[in-house]
Amino acid sequence: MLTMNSSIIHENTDWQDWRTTNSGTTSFISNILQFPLDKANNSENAESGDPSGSCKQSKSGEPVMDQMHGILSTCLPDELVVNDSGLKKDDKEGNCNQSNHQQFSIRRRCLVFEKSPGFGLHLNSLPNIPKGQSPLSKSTLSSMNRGEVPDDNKGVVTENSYEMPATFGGNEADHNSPEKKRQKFELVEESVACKRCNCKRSKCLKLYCDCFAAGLYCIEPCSCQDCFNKPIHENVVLETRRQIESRNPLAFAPKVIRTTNGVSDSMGEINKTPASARHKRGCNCKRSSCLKKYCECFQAGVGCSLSCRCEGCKNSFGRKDGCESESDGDNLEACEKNASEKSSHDTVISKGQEHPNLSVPSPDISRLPFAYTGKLAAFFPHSIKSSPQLCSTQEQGSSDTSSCKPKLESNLDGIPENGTPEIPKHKCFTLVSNPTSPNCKRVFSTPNHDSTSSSTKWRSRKLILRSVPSFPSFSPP
DNA sequence: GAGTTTGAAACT
DNA sequence: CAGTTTCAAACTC
Repeated sequence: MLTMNSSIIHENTDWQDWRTTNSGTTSFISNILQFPLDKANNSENAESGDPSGSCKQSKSGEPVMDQMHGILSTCLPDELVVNDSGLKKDDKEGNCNQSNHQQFSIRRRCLVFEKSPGFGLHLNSLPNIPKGQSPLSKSTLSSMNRGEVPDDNKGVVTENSYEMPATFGGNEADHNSPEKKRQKFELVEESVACKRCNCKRSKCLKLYCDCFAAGLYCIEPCSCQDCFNKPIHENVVLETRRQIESRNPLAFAPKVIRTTNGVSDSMGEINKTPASARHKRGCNCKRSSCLKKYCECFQAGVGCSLSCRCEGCKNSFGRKDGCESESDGDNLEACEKNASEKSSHDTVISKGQEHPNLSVPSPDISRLPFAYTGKLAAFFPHSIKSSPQLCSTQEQGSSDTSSCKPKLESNLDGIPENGTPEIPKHKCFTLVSNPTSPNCKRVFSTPNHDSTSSSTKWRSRKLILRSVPSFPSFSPP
């Protein structure tokens, strides 16, 4: 099953109602997700680079993507509108172009975990991007580098997901200069790092592997050896995952959860860390004093809690004894050092998304576990919306990311630890295809949304970035 | 870059 | 559940 840790949901979304009235939500989405992948798998080997496959049609003669459209339109809650005009256009025109093909390639690389609980990797299991790295994935950049983001989509791209980092700011002339663009892309590409592992013995099929644990396929930048965590070993990956989850259904669950300020966490402790987040299982540090990244709590930028079994806890984000932080130099320094890398924390933070501040780049969607990164990706737009691109252009241009933070934080507030999203009823949201967006090629849109003027509208509308728990209803008591 | 340390994951 | 081993990331030099 897939999980959504954070999602941009239009203010008109009746998620909670849907959840409660659709017991089969999990399987539903799984099926939805599975569908196009299966189709894609059957019709093509995306990695083989056969572009024709991506345009194969179903028995009904309807393009796969159109079937997705139909499924979504009919199955999704309330008046979910799937505006897929852009894609349809491509399909209808038979544009089995690279862009289209990429969609399938992307999907092809995604892990597919069709069962719950614990299935489905988390969009919050995002790459752990070192500080200063670009939010854009390599694949994204590569696509963009090939000039696949036409100017007429800049507005959408910029507003919703794919805006170039602030470091690329510049005047219009510079921005439009191909050479400048190329340099920028190259610069970013160098700094881009998706989650990558260096596994040698685990075949990237154990939780030791960050990629696997984060629900991502290993990709080229990984330095792993004998890697089985690749689409071509999909069955192995799935089976391994099942085994792991059979042992621990929450093995792939987010490890860090954010709780609302002032609300007691599961241990009855008032959260005091800035992020009000806690590691679900807690750490077991003995020697690091929870002051180094060996400590999962510290790494996630959260304080230790009573569920931690650490010894000599000095976690600068909050000690398990309840102290907020140490004022002594070492801890303060460690805190500042770490805080500089993770300025804030999302509602749900899992391994692989340990830097959930707004400097956190979007994940490489092509590696996300969802079978479908097209339309459905918009359902789980954490990767898009909780990314720094959530900020406006102006905000991004500023070195002060705090300007973005309130937008995110405010939208995260009020999400109980149990993760039940509070989404107004009788609302809907619209998916608008953005065929030229480099990643999932979808942007979230408001109803009657005009993509050509998305910039303004996106800014004006307060999207609700809700953090949806990984396992809202499947976690054992 | 190699070696060491560390703690989570896996195993018994 | 506890102890041990394996593993890879974090860290140090």
